[in-house]
Amino acid sequence: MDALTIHEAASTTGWSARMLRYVEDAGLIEPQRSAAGYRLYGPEELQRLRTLRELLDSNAVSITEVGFALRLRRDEELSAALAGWFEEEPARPADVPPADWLLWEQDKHEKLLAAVTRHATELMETR
Amino acid sequence: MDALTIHEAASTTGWSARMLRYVEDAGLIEPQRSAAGYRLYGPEELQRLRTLRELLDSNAVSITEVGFALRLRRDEELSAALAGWFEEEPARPADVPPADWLLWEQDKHEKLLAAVTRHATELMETR
DNA sequence: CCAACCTTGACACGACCCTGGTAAGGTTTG
DNA sequence: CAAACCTTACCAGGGTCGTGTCAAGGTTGG
Repeated sequence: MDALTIHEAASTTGWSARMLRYVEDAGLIEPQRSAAGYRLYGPEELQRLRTLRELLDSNAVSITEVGFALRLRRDEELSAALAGWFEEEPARPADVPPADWLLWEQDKHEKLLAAVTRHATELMETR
Repeated sequence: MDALTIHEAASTTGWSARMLRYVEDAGLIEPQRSAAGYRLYGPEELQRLRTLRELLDSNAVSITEVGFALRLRRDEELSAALAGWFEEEPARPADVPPADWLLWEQDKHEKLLAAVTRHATELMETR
């Protein structure tokens, strides 16, 4: 048997058993289970636990934040919605008079749409 | 003066003045300031406040999480570290393979394109 | 000049996050 | 079978989030 139980995995990686369960709850590292339901950490998981610790420490990021990043990778709709919102940042030129703001907005959206269409077409053609 | 002060902006967007300051603290919407330091919300910021509310409501995401997503977009190093960890690379601190970086960039750009496309489509549909 | 704004800073408070601990019960192994 | 594990489920206590409110002071417009 080359897989460790939770306390063994904890002591060789510097985590606590409690935190290993927490990390699993966050969806970050989900070890195999034995027939009786015991968590079994293989070399792969141990390595991942160590690199996770390194990731957290050296990037000032939390377990929940890594969990959110994971959600972002899996939920394409969510990341698209976020990217869309961020891209809305218009950087409107200062010389557009207030009366024309709405007009300018519409123009911007039409240009964006045209650009996207063109870009998407190019992307399809290159495949 | 064609820009609204914080309470005016709050009442026309449904936020509270307190939350407008909170949103600003999160780095999400930073209005211009008058000479005396008063926040000035133009039509652009008002629109962004409305779409932010929509984003939060329809995607079950929090202000802090949007703030983290913003950090992700601005801190390429952090995004790369996270992507590397998710892809189960060795992710040695000194060892950042250029090939994978490129792959990650490509993936990012495709996601961005998809996001913008979706956003533009929504804009068309709401007219 | 005064009322009605605005600013930052702080306290409050319920809800949730992070982490440790404990209890009740199943599993493994000497 | 008994010691030493494991499981889930819960409580606890300090920290952060989201939000309101208040205080002390600057700005603005009639």
